[in-house]
Amino acid sequence: MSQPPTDSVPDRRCQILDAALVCFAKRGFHQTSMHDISAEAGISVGLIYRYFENKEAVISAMADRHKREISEVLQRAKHARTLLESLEILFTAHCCEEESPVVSAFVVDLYSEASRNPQVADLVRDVLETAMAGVTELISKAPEAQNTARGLSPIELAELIFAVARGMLMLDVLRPVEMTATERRERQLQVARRLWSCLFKPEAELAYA
Amino acid sequence: MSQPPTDSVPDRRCQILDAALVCFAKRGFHQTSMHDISAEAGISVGLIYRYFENKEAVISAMADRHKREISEVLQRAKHARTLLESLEILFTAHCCEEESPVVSAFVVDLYSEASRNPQVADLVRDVLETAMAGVTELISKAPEAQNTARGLSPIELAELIFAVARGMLMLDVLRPVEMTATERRERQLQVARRLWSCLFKPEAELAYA
DNA sequence: TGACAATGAATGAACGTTCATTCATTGTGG
DNA sequence: CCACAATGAATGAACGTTCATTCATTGTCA
Repeated sequence: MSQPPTDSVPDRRCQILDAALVCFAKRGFHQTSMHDISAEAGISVGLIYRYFENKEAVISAMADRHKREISEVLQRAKHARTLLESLEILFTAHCCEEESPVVSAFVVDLYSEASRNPQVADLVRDVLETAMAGVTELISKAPEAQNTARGLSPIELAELIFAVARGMLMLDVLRPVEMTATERRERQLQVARRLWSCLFKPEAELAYA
Repeated sequence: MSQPPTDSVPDRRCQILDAALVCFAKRGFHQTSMHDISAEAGISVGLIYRYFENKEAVISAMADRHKREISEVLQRAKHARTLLESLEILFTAHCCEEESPVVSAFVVDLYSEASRNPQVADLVRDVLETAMAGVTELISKAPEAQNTARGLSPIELAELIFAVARGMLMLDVLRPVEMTATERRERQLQVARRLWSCLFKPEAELAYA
């Protein structure tokens, strides 16, 4: 091949996936037609089939991309200076980067798909286990968690944290459309902080909180 | 048909909704055809249209039914003798009554549908607000929560509890099929108890937990 | 350099299938 | 016999996928 070589093919794939994310979030996997995606991407239907075997493959690729994005979030959380800051990053990952309700709706759909597509389920499980392991380690090493963890082990704490994060993400899809990304972010932060204070705040401070 | 005749109309509706729940949980709203539902119910396609205007109406009726089921769960939770028991009821509602992963998958799908169908979103919001109000009141009146609430208000505690419950429900759809309803129930209970001990256990006991 | 051959990205009409919905027909209890 | 429950073949729209075709770009040889 003799194009501006290295990024032309990946660009097309990426362009298609970008369009697919918008469509999937707006209409869901199975209500999105290949025509919807091609229109959103500004290309023809046929071209999608040059880069993806079929619609399933587009969904799988989206799930893969989600995996990569989650591990980036995890990296950022690992490099935060405090445990609270890590939690804040984990809880707001989905309402700052892109336009607002897109990501949440996509992730809820992904779980919904996972419940009946074993391949997607494996992938989501894998993402979750990696992220859980990362956060468990984060907690093990955090000085804040040493003497204030309410008698729970790091892994138990991580499980609670992820449950709350998933639950808040689910709530996010119910938010009225008027709510801005910033307002949403603020709500997520509130809950993250409350959870932090429940799990990690020194007991001495609890009475005045 | 050979049933008691007087309630034949409600029976048919109910029969159709029962079948729809099974299909929706197995395949999702939009991958379930009207033929799937009619086959599961053991009736003809056309008959569904005698009792429901269209497929959307079936989905709406399912959401309505979900609303009623949630308020029953809430009633049971209200009549529990301890706050911990209430939490246990709220957390295991979906893995005891019917065969296991059916309800969880349906609820995740319901949220997914809510993200793009304002009518469903309103209904789910309404369910959630009612339930939140109920649990908030529950906490306000519970003696356990009087001096041990980690500085959080009843409504803030309720929000955390519901986030965890939703998050665990989401996790439930990832469980491998081999896992039995009892095992699932046990996992949910563990988390409910951990959350309870974080939020409500007297601080004096925390060190030894 | 210029003429021509080869490439393969891109198109979109067409195909076979599936689906929600309709309705003419049949069965049934009173 | 009538009113109504129930059927399922028929309909047409929408879908995922295919493929013959176009055409800008690149490679080649005189």
